[in-house]
Amino acid sequence: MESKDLKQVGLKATIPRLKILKFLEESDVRHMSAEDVYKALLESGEEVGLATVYRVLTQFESAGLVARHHFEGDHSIFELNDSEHHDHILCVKCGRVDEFVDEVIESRQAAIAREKGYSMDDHALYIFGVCSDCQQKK
Amino acid sequence: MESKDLKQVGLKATIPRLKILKFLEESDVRHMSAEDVYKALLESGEEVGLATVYRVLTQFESAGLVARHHFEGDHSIFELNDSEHHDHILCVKCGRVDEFVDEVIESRQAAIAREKGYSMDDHALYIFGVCSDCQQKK
DNA sequence: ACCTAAATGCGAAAGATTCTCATTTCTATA
DNA sequence: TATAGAAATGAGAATCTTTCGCATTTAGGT
Repeated sequence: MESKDLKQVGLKATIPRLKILKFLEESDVRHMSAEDVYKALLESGEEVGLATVYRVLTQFESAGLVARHHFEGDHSIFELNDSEHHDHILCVKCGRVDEFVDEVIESRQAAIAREKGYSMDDHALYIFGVCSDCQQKK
Repeated sequence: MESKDLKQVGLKATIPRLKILKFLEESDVRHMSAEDVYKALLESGEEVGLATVYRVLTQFESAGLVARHHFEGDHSIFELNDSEHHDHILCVKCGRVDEFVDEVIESRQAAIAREKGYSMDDHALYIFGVCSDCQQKK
């Protein structure tokens, strides 16, 4: 699985962009805020301005390299777009995030959009609950 | 359809809370930001501080009187909880919001939570698209 | 190597929301 | 029904996330 080529998606291959992309690809945490990315880069000695992190993540989103989520509150969460589409189930206690795909839900969504006269662009489905670990800690 | 009783949900019946609840019940717009509520009250001569609007809406959410949504961006959207659960389909052009309920999706969600070992608290499903009106204006 | 457009970094600014705290208002109770 | 005490409000300051402006630097084609 080699790195995506920035030029292929219409972005100049600048140092900050390469650092951010590399970090997203190598991180084992899949879901991160812009601040998370900024801090993680800082800690690994790779300085990139916070404004640049925001700009680059937004550009990556437009280019289809990352997906932006609005899980709960105020801020955006980014995820590398390296697999097929999926939805999320989140633990409200520990913040754990799991992914899933359900063809039944996918096709029902398309049907609903059709019924309502909408052309469907996208969708967001988040299930909130308590994961098995946190249920036990109860 | 008489007003919900604030005391029944453990909230003192203060003037600002009554004004906000009444406004939510009588408005024909169902989905509003805190700022929207604040401004609408101002315009109808009912002054309530913005901080109070935020506080009260949050309390109403905790009490189950309103639902909070994170449709797209940064800010919360509130909706009076006067009907049964439903999900939303939004027009990305004009901001129109329609509601729907789909039993198939509901039960698949519950099944997925079960499969993943989660106890399900809640879920959010937003379909984004272009409504029929906006498709024509194209 | 050089030129130009594009990208970066920094701090300022903006938008949404929360906090602080002095003042006011409920409500239970005397 | 007056009143004390707890809770709520209002106004502005503060916070948090994100964007903007602009001077400086860099990528990449010639």
